Amino acid sequence: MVAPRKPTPINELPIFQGLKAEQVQELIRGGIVVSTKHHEPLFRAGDPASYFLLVLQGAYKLVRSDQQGHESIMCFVSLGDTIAGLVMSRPNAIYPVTCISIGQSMALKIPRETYNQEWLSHPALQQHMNAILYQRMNRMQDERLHQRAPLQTRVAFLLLNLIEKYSSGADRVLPLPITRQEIADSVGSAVESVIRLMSDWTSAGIIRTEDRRIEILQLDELIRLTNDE
Amino acid sequence: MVAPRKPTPINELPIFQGLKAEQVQELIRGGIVVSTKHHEPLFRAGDPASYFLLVLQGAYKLVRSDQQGHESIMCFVSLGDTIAGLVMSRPNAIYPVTCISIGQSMALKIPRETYNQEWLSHPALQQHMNAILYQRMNRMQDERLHQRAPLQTRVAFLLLNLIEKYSSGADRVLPLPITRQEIADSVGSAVESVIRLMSDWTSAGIIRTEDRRIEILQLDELIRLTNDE
DNA sequence: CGTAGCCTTGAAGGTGATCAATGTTTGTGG
DNA sequence: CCACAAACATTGATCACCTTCAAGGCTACG
Repeated sequence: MVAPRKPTPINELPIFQGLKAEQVQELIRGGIVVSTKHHEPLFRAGDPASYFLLVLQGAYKLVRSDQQGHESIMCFVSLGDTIAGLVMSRPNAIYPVTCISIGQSMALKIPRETYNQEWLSHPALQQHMNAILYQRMNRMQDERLHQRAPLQTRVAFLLLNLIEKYSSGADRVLPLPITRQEIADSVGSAVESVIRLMSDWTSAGIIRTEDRRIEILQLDELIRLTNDE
Repeated sequence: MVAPRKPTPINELPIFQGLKAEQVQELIRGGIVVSTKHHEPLFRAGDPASYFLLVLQGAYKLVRSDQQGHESIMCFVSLGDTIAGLVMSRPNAIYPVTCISIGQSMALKIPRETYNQEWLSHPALQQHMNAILYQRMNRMQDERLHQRAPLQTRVAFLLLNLIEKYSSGADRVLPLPITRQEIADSVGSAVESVIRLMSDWTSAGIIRTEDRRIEILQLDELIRLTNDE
């Protein structure tokens, strides 16, 4: 396993840009830092939503599963992302999804009361949260738009999205280790189909995978697949 | 065509429950009531998002289309629903979807500035908007969960959702006239498939359709299809 | 009365699901 | 340190569901 990097200081997260240390202290009042192992759930769908969360290190996946046990991945979250903002202000808040750690990760649990009292009344934060929501909604709609497209289009789109979200420089390695199963769960297909597709891509020299790190070799080719007929 | 009913007075919309007439006046300052004919767009994806909208009568569909001209219906909205709340607070706001009238409809266009100044600072409204967002996000996730399910499951789920959303009493007629094409665009399939499915359901006595009004005869049967293997 | 929108039906064909079996790597406990 | 279990990757064969294409009918409306 890769040695975990040092956690980013909380004050330096983009969401707290331009705030003073004392203000940040107020915003995370009562907060607890938790560390989770690979596959460990941070919370489960149905649990009382007592905490708003901020990812400090690593990544998580937000999933739902149906009666047959198939998992659908709704969203990946990573450094600086927020979780469960929408559900906080609801009476009898219940998490609608299960949140599972990908690799060794860390998150800051902020009590619901702190969030409701401090965050909602803060215009800049409110706007920031709004922007995050807008982007997530947008992404879900984009994926919905591709629902009828062939599998390759959907997978290409997913990979491009994951890269773009954390494109620090021209980095062409996916920012988080991801299994074929998780890709399948994300685009709504079977593992075997994803494996066959990615094997083809590998032999065509479009991607390269090492363990669970996926590297894009021919970005333009993936983009072409996205716009495909 | 059915004769349009009288529009509900704006003050009586659920979203304004408990507010005084003067307060409501403030909230809709600069608002314009517009009437749209069947198929007429209220705004298009890409237009500058200058207005927040409130549906006063009839219904609209929010759609996106891909390169090949396939339309995906993201959401149906009806009496009392709000449109474009999330995009208002963004700099250079652009509508991400196209909004098309279903039948003769009416909406109240509220200037972006009014929304940003009045609505966001009002705790009760903020909470109400939050709830709407949460529900929509939830619904999108539910549909995502059913993505792998057979067509019949997805259509059954859609119909049940549409009924439930406006279940005034035990009404089993869909609250809005909807074509097979629109059902297909909603669940991400081809018209022909939807038609074949619904023909089967009709001969099985599960549903009945007259023009574009769909009536559910055997609700339990639809529910069973939703939970289907 | 012709066009446009909607519904219907049939035939053909493909994409991807499913099932089954096997290999590989990782992690864990004796 | 080895053995075993668990998670992940792979490959092949089969086939159902749904898409696509083509053609035609129905109704509403200008």
